[in-house]
Amino acid sequence: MKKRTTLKQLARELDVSISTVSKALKNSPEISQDTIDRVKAFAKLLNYRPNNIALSLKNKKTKTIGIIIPDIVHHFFTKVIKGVEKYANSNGYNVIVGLSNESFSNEVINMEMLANGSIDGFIISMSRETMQRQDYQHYTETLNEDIPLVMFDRVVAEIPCDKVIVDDTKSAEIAVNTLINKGATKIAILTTKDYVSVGRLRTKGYLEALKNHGINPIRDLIIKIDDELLYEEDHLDVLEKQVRELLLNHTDVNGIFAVNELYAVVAMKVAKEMGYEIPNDLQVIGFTDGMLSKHATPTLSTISQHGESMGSKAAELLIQRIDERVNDLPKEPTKTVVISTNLIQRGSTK
Amino acid sequence: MKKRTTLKQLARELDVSISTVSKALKNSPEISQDTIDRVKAFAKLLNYRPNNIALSLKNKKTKTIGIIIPDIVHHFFTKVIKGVEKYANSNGYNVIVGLSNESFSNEVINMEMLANGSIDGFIISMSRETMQRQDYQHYTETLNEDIPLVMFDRVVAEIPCDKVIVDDTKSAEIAVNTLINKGATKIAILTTKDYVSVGRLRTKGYLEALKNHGINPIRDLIIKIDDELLYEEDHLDVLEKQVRELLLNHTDVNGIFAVNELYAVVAMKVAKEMGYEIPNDLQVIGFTDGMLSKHATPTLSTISQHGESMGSKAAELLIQRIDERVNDLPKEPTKTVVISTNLIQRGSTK
DNA sequence: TATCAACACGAAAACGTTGTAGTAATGTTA
DNA sequence: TAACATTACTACAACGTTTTCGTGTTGATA
Repeated sequence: MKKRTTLKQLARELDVSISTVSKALKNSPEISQDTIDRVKAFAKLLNYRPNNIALSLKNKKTKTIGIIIPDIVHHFFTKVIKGVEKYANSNGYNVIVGLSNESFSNEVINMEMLANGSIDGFIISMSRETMQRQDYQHYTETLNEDIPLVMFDRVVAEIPCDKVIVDDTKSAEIAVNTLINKGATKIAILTTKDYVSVGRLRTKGYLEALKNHGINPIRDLIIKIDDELLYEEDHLDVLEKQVRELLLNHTDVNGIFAVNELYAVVAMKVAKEMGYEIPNDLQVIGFTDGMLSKHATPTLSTISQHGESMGSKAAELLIQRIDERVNDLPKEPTKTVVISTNLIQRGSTK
Repeated sequence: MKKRTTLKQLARELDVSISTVSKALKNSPEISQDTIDRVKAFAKLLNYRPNNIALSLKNKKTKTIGIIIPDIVHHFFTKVIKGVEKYANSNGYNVIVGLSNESFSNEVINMEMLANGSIDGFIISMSRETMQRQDYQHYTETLNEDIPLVMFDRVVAEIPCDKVIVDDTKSAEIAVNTLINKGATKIAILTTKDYVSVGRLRTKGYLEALKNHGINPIRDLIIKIDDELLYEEDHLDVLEKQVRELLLNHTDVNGIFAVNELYAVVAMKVAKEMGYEIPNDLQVIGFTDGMLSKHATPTLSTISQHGESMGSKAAELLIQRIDERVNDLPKEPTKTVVISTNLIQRGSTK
């Protein structure tokens, strides 16, 4: 194996000590200009570059942050990564990505793989299975080991760390309010099982909007989809069937709020097949502003979560914590940053 | 800063040497069972885990691979990452992601950030700007430093490394053949400027299919889109306008082949607005099987690139090279693996 | 009882850096 | 000219491991 140029090699060939080489490369005043020039020239010649690993070991920091997400084939998470990367890179950090694939054990394994010194801190959105099991031991252990941790989107109160979220409840309420204001009188919601925090919160917003308008919620109109296989083919059939049944049993539904864009798009598809005209007969609002929303027919009105901002913010919070830690600053209380959403109105609403 | 448990601490508290602790944890036969048990128990108590950075330094390998892609908000790349991650993880490797954002300098910076010992090898898809400038110095430098490199999708012949691609030309030819067999007689192509290798190759396939069927290509029907701002809002307006003009000037176009799914979906949208019925008046085939293809109306027939397979394969090749390098095995000649595509027929073709 | 394994452990080097604490060889001052 | 600064370097420890090469005790053998 070809070996990279090291200080030792430079030192040997230049017939000076390692320290001299190190200092010369850093323009130390201890070293004569002559030597500095010689060393630098030779270093350039041999294409010397300091070994990051050695530095990490010495400095006890890796300048790397780990982000662990449930699924990368997902526009929202992808946006978040982009935001994290951008902020991290411009602060000299690298980003290492772990995929939990919505599985508890994968999440644990990934965290363990990285928590052995490979990274200075974590940014995490919890896997579905973890939410279901409510087993947060690996999180608390990480925190106990004093490794900073920032959660985003799918968070739980039990874990005492910085968090970046959107106001799911409020956003959902705004979406449903909009539907009502635009004339929808009977509004269904396509949501997830309650253990998915964001689904639960958005459902809450839906219910609040109804209540504020004196509309009684109808159990049949609240469809909680088991999203085990979200974004998998076979899962969609189930979803389609449920929407079809809904529209069959309640032909006067004229508004649908979906907690993600895929549900919304599928709902529109089924409705169109059944002869509904969107937005005239039926108005639809989704959540998450991704590719699908922009290019569906009709284009989908949706709540934009600003994933990239969430990512940057999470990175910012994390790097602050890392600094706090390495500089032994007093620990600030954990904070939860709420990124504001906004409703993007497109073709699926009047 | 709270310090992690180290061998030294364990040694001190157990009143044995560091070596003994190290060996005990590895069940060395040199150490008595008694001591092994004591050490292990205490290590577990203090939650000891070996410091990966120290290991990396010692072993001269990081068990980390870097993947650099032009854009993460892109279904295809996302699939590739997933494939890389899967293969890498199950072989004990971590994945660190760099985003070039289609920019040359970002690509260079990212590679330099990682090529200082942080990673054992690269998996890369070239940024658009790099293809345009044809400046491959950072690649050759990386190879000169003996850092293994595998390219995928957007590759160039000038760089002597392993590659993973699909047969763009052949796949495009198959797509266009299918269009012709299904009755399309006047087929347009929505492609990119020639410097994007995949665009150029797919255009070549289009032309070959036409030639094989005795159809003369018409310059007007070959639309090369400057994809500077692909997936950005303002870019799409330009695209829409171009498609509109095409269909206006050539009302008898009855087939469109697009080199990515977004172009295809936009084309369908414009066509529908102009009163075309898909697939009866106009058949469309895209490239890349992403979210859009599955959920467009009508659903889009498309060439599936199997991004995940490409990712796994790339990771496999890279890890082979890494092994070759660290074990000083003889260097095998570089190879180019062609992942087979297949045409997924959906609603946009008859 | 001197010799030699076997056993159980420790010392030290190495991976590539950085920074502190020396240390020679000059030049300057009283 | 003895005491002291300054200059320009070098030695060494440290970061946390692993591993090779000792080494001091045992107990068994001749």
